[in-house]
Amino acid sequence: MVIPEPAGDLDPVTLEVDLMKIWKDEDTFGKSINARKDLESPFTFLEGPPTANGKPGIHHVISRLFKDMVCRWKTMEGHVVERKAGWDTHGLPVEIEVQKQLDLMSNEAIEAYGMEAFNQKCKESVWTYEAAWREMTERMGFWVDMDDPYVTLQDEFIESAWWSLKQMFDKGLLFRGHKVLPYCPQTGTSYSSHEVAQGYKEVSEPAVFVKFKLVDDDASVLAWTTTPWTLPGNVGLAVGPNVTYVRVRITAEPSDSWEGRGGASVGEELILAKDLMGTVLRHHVEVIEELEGSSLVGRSYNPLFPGAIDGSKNPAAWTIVGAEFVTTTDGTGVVHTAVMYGEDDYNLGMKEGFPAQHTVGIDGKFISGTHSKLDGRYVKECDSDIIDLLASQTSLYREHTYTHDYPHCWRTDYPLLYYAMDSWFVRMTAVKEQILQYNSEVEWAPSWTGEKRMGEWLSNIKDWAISRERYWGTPIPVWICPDCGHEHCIGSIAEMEVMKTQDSPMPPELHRPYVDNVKLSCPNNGCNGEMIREPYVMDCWFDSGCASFAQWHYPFENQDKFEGAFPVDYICEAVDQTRGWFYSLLAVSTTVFDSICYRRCLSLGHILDKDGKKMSKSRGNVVNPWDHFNKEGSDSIRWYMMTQSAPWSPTNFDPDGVRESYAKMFLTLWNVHRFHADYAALDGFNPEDPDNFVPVNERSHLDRWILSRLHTVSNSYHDQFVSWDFHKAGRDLESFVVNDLSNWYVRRSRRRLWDEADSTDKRACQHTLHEVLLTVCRLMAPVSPFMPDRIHRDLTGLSVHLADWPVGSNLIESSLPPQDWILEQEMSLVRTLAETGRRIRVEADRRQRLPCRSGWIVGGPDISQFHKILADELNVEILTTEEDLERFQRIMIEPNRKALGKKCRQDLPQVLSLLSEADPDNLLLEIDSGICILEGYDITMDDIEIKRVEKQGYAAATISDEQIGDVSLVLDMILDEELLSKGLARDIIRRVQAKRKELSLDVEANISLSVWISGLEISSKDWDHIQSEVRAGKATMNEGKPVGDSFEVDGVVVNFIIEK
RNA sequence: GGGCGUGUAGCUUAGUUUGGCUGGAGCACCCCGCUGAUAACGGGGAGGUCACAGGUUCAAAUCCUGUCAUGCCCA
Repeated sequence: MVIPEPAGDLDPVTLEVDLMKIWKDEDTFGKSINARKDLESPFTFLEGPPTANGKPGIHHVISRLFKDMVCRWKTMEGHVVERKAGWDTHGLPVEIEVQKQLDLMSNEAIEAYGMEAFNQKCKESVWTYEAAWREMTERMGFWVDMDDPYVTLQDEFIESAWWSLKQMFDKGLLFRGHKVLPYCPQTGTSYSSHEVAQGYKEVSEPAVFVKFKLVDDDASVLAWTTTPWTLPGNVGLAVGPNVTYVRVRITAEPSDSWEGRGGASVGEELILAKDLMGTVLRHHVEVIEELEGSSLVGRSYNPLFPGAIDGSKNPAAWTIVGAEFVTTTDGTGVVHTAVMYGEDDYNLGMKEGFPAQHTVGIDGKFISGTHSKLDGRYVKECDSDIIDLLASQTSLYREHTYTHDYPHCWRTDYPLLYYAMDSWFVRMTAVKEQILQYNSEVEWAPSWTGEKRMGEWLSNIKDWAISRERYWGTPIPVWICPDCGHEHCIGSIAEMEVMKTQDSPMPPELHRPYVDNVKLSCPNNGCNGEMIREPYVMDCWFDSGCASFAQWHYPFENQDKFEGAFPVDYICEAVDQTRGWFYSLLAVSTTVFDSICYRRCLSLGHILDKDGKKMSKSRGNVVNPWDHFNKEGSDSIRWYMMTQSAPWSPTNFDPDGVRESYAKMFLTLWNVHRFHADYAALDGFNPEDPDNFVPVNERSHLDRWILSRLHTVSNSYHDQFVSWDFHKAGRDLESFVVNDLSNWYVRRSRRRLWDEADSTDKRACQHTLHEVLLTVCRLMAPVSPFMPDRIHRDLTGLSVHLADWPVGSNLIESSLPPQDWILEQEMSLVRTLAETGRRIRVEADRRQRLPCRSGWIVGGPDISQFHKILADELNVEILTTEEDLERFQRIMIEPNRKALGKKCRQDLPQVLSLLSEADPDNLLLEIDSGICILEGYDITMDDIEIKRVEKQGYAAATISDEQIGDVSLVLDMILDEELLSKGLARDIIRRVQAKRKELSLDVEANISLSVWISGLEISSKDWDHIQSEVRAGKATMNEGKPVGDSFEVDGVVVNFIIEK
């Protein structure tokens, strides 16, 4: 038996912190999972692992909210929802953080410091903010198992990742190639685009126009480059197949204004794009021939640096090829191609079969054999010598200085080189059709993230470069035999143990440098080589892409757990993960399991500051969630985040919005609870006592109305959850709590609970409030888990998180009360009429407390069962239904523009004008008889709407509603002594009550009251009413000299004083 | 530079799919009312070039084209 305790004032922070302790002590989270085990219906969630080496911010709160909310909701529907936390612990950002800390600005420096020690530091650094994450997660009420998380640096996780890579290897999807990256030879590091963006600088560099002498032809093709150091690596020239080129002959020496080295002799022939002749050439020339780019394709030319590259196995070497990316916006319309030093170059080279050989070493210096004057020198120092060499072999047309933004190393300030790094790839292009198919099977919210953003990306899918020349990460488990070149991919620790050479120690953990020290015995027949591991680590996106199975150490353990939980039902991250985690999960599941990885994916919009700007440390506009945790509390933040905008829309975070959620939703809900709990405590109300129960059909209209509203709102709330419209669901429920429950039901029910005697009606009200509060709490619990739990516990002794979803599911029954649509409609009209009445009074200048003798309702459905309520709201003595409209009103005709517009089209303005001029009564008669024709158009009842306006002499207003038509409310404005007395009595009651409140008197307390009135005789009946309303045990009227507070209303002066 | 979002009152937003009555709310502001009803509630007011420019249409916040701003991803 649970009799509610009085609820007291609301302190959201204390309430929430206290609950956190209760949840911890009784393991409510664990219970909420275990309680659903016997239904055997899992709903699986996969946590996208955050990196713990950054501080959590408000934007992390929103994604954790939507994760938590759906999991809690599904739990309440009866599903078992296990939630394992995860941490992403590898990757470049970790290394950079540690490098900064230890001032290790190059790979050499890291290796000098020691890879083992460096990685140890990385491992520690990963946990820098773990405590902050834990505190935030707990404080916001995100239920996730942080005591047993998956961690990407654990051997178990790595072993699973190895296993999956081996699956790809066995399917022939793993291959070695090159990836062109911005690279700093000084630090030995390639950079991500983010780092590159930090280091753009404007520089002036030599650029050259170079003559490539054709084989079997006297002409040279002219090409342009801003990076002379790539010229020794030239293996091809690209022309635009549809670009027009010209072959020109030099006819005269240039003027004296020639600058720098190079030149051409009279009679020499050059080929370049027609459009660029004017900007490139400095000689007078004659055009010998115009030709399409496609006619140049296939021609051979002489290498500039013979011997620098071995082209003997590549027939395409030093030939002209066509490429769509060639334009005539700069250069000569001919693009010099050095396969290893540009992404376009590399892709073109692979397509055309150019030799993929370096002329530059990983140290940024020319490789021996490139040219005797260049070998072993840093490339950027050779620009001038290269130009000299070209000039001396008459390959240089001219040089100039070119100013542009070029990326530089943000650590060393040296220019970055675009450099083809050895790299391992997953052949995603081979599974393009499958991955497109699987993507289309995912339920995306919003749909365009999947169809457009992801779909577009997948339709241009490229092979996935998964290796990184780094230290801290999952080591690539591929070993190569130096003797026979055999490649082997290791798929488990056990396999490594079996294959390792006798002398190799088993690594203490699956990280560098330990794994590097493992050599394998080459399994190739007859080869006794010792295989060496490829010295790379994996892209950390690969790690997180393995989370669905690696979190369970599948397939080495937990087969049952994995198989029951794959594909996962739900994941949720911000939209920037589309090409990040959303992709890597799908890429891994497609290649390894030939399956989707997740059934539903919610991609969230970002949180911006209140001006719509990105939150960043440098702007100083980052919102600290604790500012709100410690003020309005987590419930309010969470509710605000859900209701503020659609989940996928970018949200401008407005701190005032959180305050508003608190003030409206939570304060209101709390006060409803308090109203119920206080009286329930006073009356010893026990909801479980069968003798006290009042069946719903025996309760008042008001009770049945709020219960029906509850049913309707619950259903639409649920439906909106299903269609991901959480924001709409929340707004509707908030409107229910504030408007329907607090502002109408509770306000109209106050008097019922004040009654000290036990009555069926009072108990009906208590049961109704009890039921409504419980259902509202259950609906709110997934979103804002604190206050609903507090209230639920106060009312039932049980946690709301162990309760069932009121709407029901395929596993559990609905617990919603009966619905009565007609009753809802009628009450809606009653409330509109109550508001209408107030508006009438304002317009007629009749104050609310002064009663009216009569009121009439004209039209609409029969709402006589609510006349008592309505009369009270309107403050009228007698409210009746009146049939005769004419008594108070005349009609007006309004056009239905939608119908008329379709019918009359361009004649609409004339028809509207005629309608407005016509006499309404006659017009209506004509329409009714079907003889109304305006501008040749037959006007029917569908084309118009009838409105009613009150005649003079009554204060009235008309409301229109599509369902019920027009309803008018008319108020009688006549005044008499009796009404004035009643009105004054009400004013006195109001003033006295305010005073009682001001004196903090107990609601129950009796007072003695003295009143002095001058200017009006108050009736004895009204005087009695005053005394009972304000609990005046003793009362005097006009005795002695007026003292105390005074006020004036309608020319009457009142004094009063109250004593305890 | 390309792809995908977003842009409505001082602020946060509904309406845009399917064109149609005076673009609807909340916060803040002003006036009034109500209240043993709370940071609450009711009525009224002020506040909108529906980002901008064209186009289609009898009619455009809504459909089309372009531009700008802003965010994400890619180059």
